[in-house]
Parts: sequence; C-alpha cells; structure tokens
Amino acid sequence: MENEKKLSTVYEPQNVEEKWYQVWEKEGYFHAEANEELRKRKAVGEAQTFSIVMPPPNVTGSLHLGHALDSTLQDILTRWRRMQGYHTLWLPGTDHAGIATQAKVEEQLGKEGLSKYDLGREKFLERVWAWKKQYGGHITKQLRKLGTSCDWERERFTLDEGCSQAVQEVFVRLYEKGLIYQGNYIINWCPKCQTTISDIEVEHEPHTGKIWHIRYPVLDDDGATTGEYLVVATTRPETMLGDTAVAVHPEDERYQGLVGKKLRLPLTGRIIPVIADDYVEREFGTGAVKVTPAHDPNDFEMGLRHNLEQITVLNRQAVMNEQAGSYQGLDRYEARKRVVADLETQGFLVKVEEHEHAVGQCYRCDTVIEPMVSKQWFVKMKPLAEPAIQAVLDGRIRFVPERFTKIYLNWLENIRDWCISRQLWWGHRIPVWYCQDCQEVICTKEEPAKCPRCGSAKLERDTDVLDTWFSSGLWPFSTQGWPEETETLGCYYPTSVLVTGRDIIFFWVARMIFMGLEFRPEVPFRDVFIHGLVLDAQGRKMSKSLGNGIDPIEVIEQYGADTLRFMLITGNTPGNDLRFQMERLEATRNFANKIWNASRFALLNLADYQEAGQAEEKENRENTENAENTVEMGKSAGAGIMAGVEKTVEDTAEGPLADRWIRSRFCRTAEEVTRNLERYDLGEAGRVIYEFMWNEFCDWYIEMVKPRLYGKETAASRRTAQTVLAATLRGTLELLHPFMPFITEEIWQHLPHQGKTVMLAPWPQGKEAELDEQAETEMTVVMEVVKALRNLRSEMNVSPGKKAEAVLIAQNEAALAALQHGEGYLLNLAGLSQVTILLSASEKPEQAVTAVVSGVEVYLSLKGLVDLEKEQARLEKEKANLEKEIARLEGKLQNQGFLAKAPGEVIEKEKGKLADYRTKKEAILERIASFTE
RNA sequence: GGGUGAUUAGCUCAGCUGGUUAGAGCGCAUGCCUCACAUGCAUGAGGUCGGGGGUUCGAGCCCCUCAUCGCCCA
Repeated sequence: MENEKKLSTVYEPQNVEEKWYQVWEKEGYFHAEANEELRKRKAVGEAQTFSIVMPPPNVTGSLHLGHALDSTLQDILTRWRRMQGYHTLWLPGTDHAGIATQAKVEEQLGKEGLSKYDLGREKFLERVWAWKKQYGGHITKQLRKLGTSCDWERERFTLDEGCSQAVQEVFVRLYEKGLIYQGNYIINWCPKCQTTISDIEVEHEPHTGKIWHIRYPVLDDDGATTGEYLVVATTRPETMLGDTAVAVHPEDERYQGLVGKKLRLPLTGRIIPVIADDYVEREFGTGAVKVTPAHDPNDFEMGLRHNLEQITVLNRQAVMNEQAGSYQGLDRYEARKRVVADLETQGFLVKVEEHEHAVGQCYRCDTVIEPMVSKQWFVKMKPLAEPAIQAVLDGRIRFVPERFTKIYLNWLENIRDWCISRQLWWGHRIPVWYCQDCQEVICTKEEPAKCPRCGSAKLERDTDVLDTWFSSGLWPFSTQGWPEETETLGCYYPTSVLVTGRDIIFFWVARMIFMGLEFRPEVPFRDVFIHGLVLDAQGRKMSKSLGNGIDPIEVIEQYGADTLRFMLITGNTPGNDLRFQMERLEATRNFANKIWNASRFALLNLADYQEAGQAEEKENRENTENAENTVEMGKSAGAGIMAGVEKTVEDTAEGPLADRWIRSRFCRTAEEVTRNLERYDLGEAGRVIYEFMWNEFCDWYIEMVKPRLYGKETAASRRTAQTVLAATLRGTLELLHPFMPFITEEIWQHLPHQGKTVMLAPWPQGKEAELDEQAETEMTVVMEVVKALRNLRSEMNVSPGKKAEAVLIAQNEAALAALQHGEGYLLNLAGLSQVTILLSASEKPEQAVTAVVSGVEVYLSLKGLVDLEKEQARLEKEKANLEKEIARLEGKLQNQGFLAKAPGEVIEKEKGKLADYRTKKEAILERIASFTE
C-alpha cells in the first residue's frame, strides 16, 4: 500500500510519451496542408505559414545529442507557431551520406570476405539499398521518441526519385551555364576512402613531425656542378621525387644570384630551375622551398604561374609509382624513410629538426590526405558566391546569433572552386556521357541514345557520383517537389528558418543559400538559427574514440523526452556550446515531477468542478479514455466549464488578491515567453516558464489557495479558486507545451479545456485586462512579510509546528491595505496563530523579534524566548548593512554629475530607495533603543 | 598568423538597449515525512564579476591591453 502510494507521486514518462506520440501522428496533427486556397490566402495575408526543413541526418546513423538539440529547437519553434495559428510544415528526411554509408556496407562485405569489386556496381548498390531499407528507419524512429512534430507524410530522402530529379536538373543547368566544369586540378585524395574530398572535408590537425634540410646542387650554365648548394626545408622529403623547381622569394637577398639558375635534384638527377615567387615565406625554414606541383596545392598554383611540369609520383593508394624510380612500390612513409636515408648517405642531408605543423586529414577516417592532380568535376564558385554574400549583406537572410554572419561571409569571400565528383558508387551519378568514338562530352538529364555530334551509340557514362552536399544543398526546394511548381512550394517556400549546428555552416548552409538563389527567385530561408555543440561534462567533444558519447535514447528511457529536451535548451544561451551534465538532467526531471504533482493537486481539488457543460465533457473523455497512466487523475473536469472559466477570471478583477496576482503574473509570463521565442532565445523562454511554474504558481499560489480549496471559506471563494487554479495551470501547460510536449498533453487533457489536443490550443496571450499592477505590488509586500517572519522563526529556532503571534506595523496606507488584503495568507504561510495589523502604532510589542521590509515593521512575538543579546546583535548587523547602503546612495545623490546627467526616473528611483532604507533604519534604531532603555 | 567565443558563488550557467544591495540550478549548512510533491518544503552561508588601464555622473555590461582555455580559418 505504502509502496503504491509512493509510486503515484512520481511522474513516469514512459507510457505517457509513447501513447501521445501515436495519437498525434495518427490524428494527423503534424501534417501540413498545401493547396491553392492556402497559397492564395497566404498571398493576401489571410493565412500565415511557418516552415522548416530538417537538416537530414545520415540515413543509417543513430541519433546523437546534437540531433536531439537541433530537433528540439525546431520542434519548439514549430509547435509554438502551430499553436499561434500558423500553417506549419516541418519537413523531415534523411541524407544518403555517400562515403559514410558506402563505407559501412563495404565493411559488412569485408566480413564476408568480399569487396565491392567482387559484386560490381549494380549488385553493390542493391546491397546498399537493402542496407538502407534495414537501417534507414532507425533514426526517424528515434526522432519520434523525442517528440518531433514533423510531417512524416512528407518525409524525403536525398536519393529518392524526386530529389534525384532535382539533382540532375541542377547539374545540367549549371553545366550549360558554364558553372560546372571538368578539369585537371589539384584535389584532396583520401587513400583510405579512395575518393576525392572537398577542401572543407579536410581537417587540419597539428602534428609534431620533422623538417628536413636538404641541399640541392647548383649547376652552372653548362650543366656542371658549381660546388654551391641551395638548401631547402621540407616536411615531406619523399615528394622531392616529383619536384620540378625550387622557389625563393623575389626580394630575398640571400638568393638573388640564384634565380634562373639550374639545380640538380638529388636522387633522381633531374635538372630543375630556381624560380622567384612571392608566395615563399622568407622566414620559414631556409627561405627556399622545393616545388612539387603534383602533390601540394600551393606548389600547384606556383606551377601554373611558372609553367612547371607536374610529375605525379604517388598512386591512389599513396604508394610511389613508376615516376619514383627505385622507390616505386613503397608506401609514402616507407619511401620517406628510404629517401632520407639515401640523402644522408649521399651527403645531401644537412639537418633534421622537430617541427610542429598542420596535417590535412580526411574528416571521415582521419587518414592523411594526399593532394594530387586529377581530372575532376568542379563548381565555379565566384558567380554563385556573390549573390549568396549579397543576400546576407542586405538582410534577406539573417544569422542568429548575428556573429555567425562574419564566419559565413569570410568563407564565401575566400571561396575556391568546389570539387564535386566522388569516386564512389553510392550517390547521384554524374549525368555525363562520353562518346567513345569522337570523345564528345554529353551532359543531359535523360540517358542519350547516341552521340549528338557523330551519331555513335558507343556512349559511356561518367563513373563518378556527386558530393553528398551537392544534393543537400538543394534540400529546401528539392524536398518540396522542385523543379515542378508545386503547391507545397507555393505555400511553404521560402522556409521560415533553418536550424543547425555551427559546424555545418560551410558544408550546408552556404550551399543551400547559393543553390537556392540560383534556382529560385528567393532565398531558401529567412533566418539561420545556429546552435552550439553538445559537449561532455568536462567540455570535450563527444566522440567514438573517446567513448564519452551519451545516447539520447537511453536518456529518454531513463528520464523521459520532455526532460531531455528541456535540459538541452535551458542549459545555455543561443550559439554557445552546452555541457551535458547528469546533475542538470536530474534537476529537470525534478521539474517534470513538480509539474506532475502540482497538477495532481489541482485535479484532486477540481474533482467536483465539472458540472457545467456535460456534453463537451463527454466528448473530451472520449479523447482521453486511453489515458491509463493517470487513473488517479481520472476524475478530471470537462471542457464545458471553459465558458464559465473565462467569465469568472474576468470577474476576479475585484476578487481575492492571490487570484488577481497569479493571473497578472501569468499574463506577464506569457508575454515574456513569447518575446523570447520571437528572438530565438528558447532557453530564456524555458527558464521563464520554469520560474513561474515553480516559484510563483507552486510555492506561492497553490499554498495561498489551499484553505479556500479545502472549503475553509465560502463556496463562491472555493469555486473562484478552482477556476483560477485550473485556468492558470492550463495556460502554463500551454506555454510549456512546445518545450515539454508529452507531460503537458497528458495533464492538459484532464483539465478543463476546449479542443482535442494541447498541440492545437491557442497560444496564451497576456490579456491586458488581467494585468493588475496593484495586486502585484500588494502581493510583493505580503510575500516579503512572510519571508521576514519565516526568517525570524528560523533564526529564533521556533519549531515549524509552533504557531506564533505577529504584529505588523504598516508605515503607509498602501502597505496597510496590502496587509489587510493578505491577512489570511500571512496567517497560513508564516504559521501564525494571530496577526495584528496596525498603522504606525505608538505602542510596540515588548517580547518580540523584529525585521523591517519595505513599508512594514515586522514583529514576531516570542514570549520569554527572546534572547536580547542575540536579537540586538542581529539588529546591529542589519543596521550596519543599511547604513552602508544609505551612505552609498547619499553619495550618489549628492553627486552633481549624477543629478545633472542621469535620467529623471533613475534619480527618482534612487531617491525612493534611499527613503526606504532610511525608514527601515529608523525602525531598527528605535528597536535597538527600546532594548537599552 | 587571422578571426571568433568563453573567463561571474565549490560546479554548470543566466544577467536583454550601461543605473538591482549581482541571480538560478546543483552542491553545502540548519530545521521539517506541513493532508500535490523528500525527484519535496522552509531558512541560510557562499562572489574584490580573469588582470591592468580607459570612457562615463555611473561599468559585470562599452573601449584598449594582457593572460588562460576553446573553436573556426590559413
């Protein structure tokens, strides 16, 4: 029995969450309508739409905390706007993730002792599709557990038919416009993944390596050695086999005489020139650099400037090739050792030093990238970047927080062409065919039957696929049916906001912007809302290798999705990283539990509160009859009372102080939450609700209305309390719903309400009529007095059960009124048997301890218990405190500069404070004096 | 090297356009199983707001500079 009772006081999210998600999805609450009528109504301003495309997670991946944060933010915005009456579309989907997915399937094949070449392209792709089918639903199921209210009916996949159409269309159009070209350039080659990767997929990690100083013999005009040497410094000696020059700075005096001279490359004996190029940093190494145009991006550029030969010495496995002479067949690191050893024995090695430098690695597998010259497809970036820069500069697209604008602009302003071909099989195959007879290059959406130039039918398609980000870049419109002019596009494009992590601005955000601007008349989204990363408790990135990752699904199972969501978004401010701390998770779980118990309290006291509106109540019950977890909440009120609630709430303008106060506070809270949501400060919005719910609603309001609910006052008073309690709790749950969708729905269903789901309840707005300045001021006085009394009790060790007597002396009429209105609360909340409220009494209590709050002298009678010395010490301390403040304020108010320059209201405020402190001090002094009499 | 963020209570973080006796949660101390909640209630202790300059009547907030940590770019 006792056990059972204990259980019921704890909120158990598991059943609740599962249950409600199914209802929501089944009822179609997530679905966004798109039709001509809506488009027209939107056009004339009769309807508003709100749309987000979800950053598509890797189709075969699992949810991590980054997704959880990202999705929670999007869900909050979507649910909030939906409640505000917007037509909302949150479009979900997944990404085919070229390299990642292919690698997983290859790994699987490897376990069977097979390689993709054993299967061939077609069979291999069948395997990948099968893999996708098997694991592809995993992450979307996980997203559902989180409560995401996205329109699953519109779920898309970057490799589905529609998206593929869009990709082909875009490729062909860019090709025809000359913005896609094929060429031999230096690219980043990953020897492990066996594909090119783009510049931003290369990560630069600092490494402690070595730098070798090598002497290259100088030749005279006849090709004979002069006995002179030019010493170069390099971190990659093995690439010297592909050197085609040595470069020095044109103004470097040390080497003035050498420019134009020839050198004999050690080991190979090749004759190479000394060139002058201002790329060379004079201070670095010896100021002379070997130039290997085929294996270094900077050398490549230099090579173009000086028309140098490109000699490729490494093959695609990063093994030395036939150009490497006797080093052929050696891995690049093995070759390095051999080259160095040979240089040393042949006397060309001058010295070796420790050297810290950045090494480019593959973002996926960490393998050191090999820059290589290779024939690849590129997107010409300058013409595309320009409008993308402009759109942000002129404010058509806005970054939130604003500081990310600069990061975006910097990148686009220094952009290089984008290598988009990948030597993979899993992806969008490049829509280009080569005529085997006349070498014609044919770029077209439909497979051509014959060569348009020579008529040959011997056509072969390009074997490469496109960078995954190429298709992701089209996501905002490819998912909405483009290139068709669909109703969805008409209703929901441009999208309202893009929500994503700051690590993905270049990869994705920038590309969507320039693609969107190129292919649609408008920007793809208005706002870009950037959030930080979720780090572990020590502030490190979560990673597989560190093993410090936390599985959001485990968290959800243990604490509930509501808790995870709320914890993730209230833990920091926009754009900043978040440390994931279990302690905070527990604190948030406690908040959920607090809501649960406050609601239990409310429902227990609303059991007889549903007589009116029987019919609607019945309907309402039908909606919630599967609410099994809440048997104890079962006797809930129906919706029919709503009409009565509205009316009664307004009537309370003259009603009990507590009611007027909480309604006023609720209105302000609603306003503040809305304001924060509008500026994307979701964390602050959440915190505001938390504070209202816990501190004001639970700690004060509920405590204040208990006597009324327990029938200690009139029936009318009880009924009003019920009305306000129900309406305020319901409203707070509505405010909280976007943040904690499950628990709010569960409870909302049991409270008096209208409609079928809190998801579609109107967003609470602060009603002007319910704002009540006076009630707030009076309640502040009451609360301060209660706190003062509690403090006195605590300091004087008055046991909690013991009732005490208090005398309160108001120092002005307003305070007097407040105390009179709040008398009942004072008795209850401060544990008093009796309270005497006076206006400036001549006689003050004898056996009592004292405190002074704004406008009120507080006396707690303690017959025979007052330790005079202790009490005096306490008062002296308070006096000192006040004197310090008074001195500070006096100084301030005597400062002519302050009086002359500060705004009037600030001066008034300071004067008010000073007067208040002086009155307090007055009272304290009087009290102290009374002891010494 | 360039850019950027952080630095506020023991810990994790708030502090919006400069004016509060600088806040919260956790932790800590003390007292409470008060008929919604001990995942709770009440009370309290704890901060020279990283250092140094400056602007201002007034700086946690603005400017300069230095330091430490982190991220991005080269």
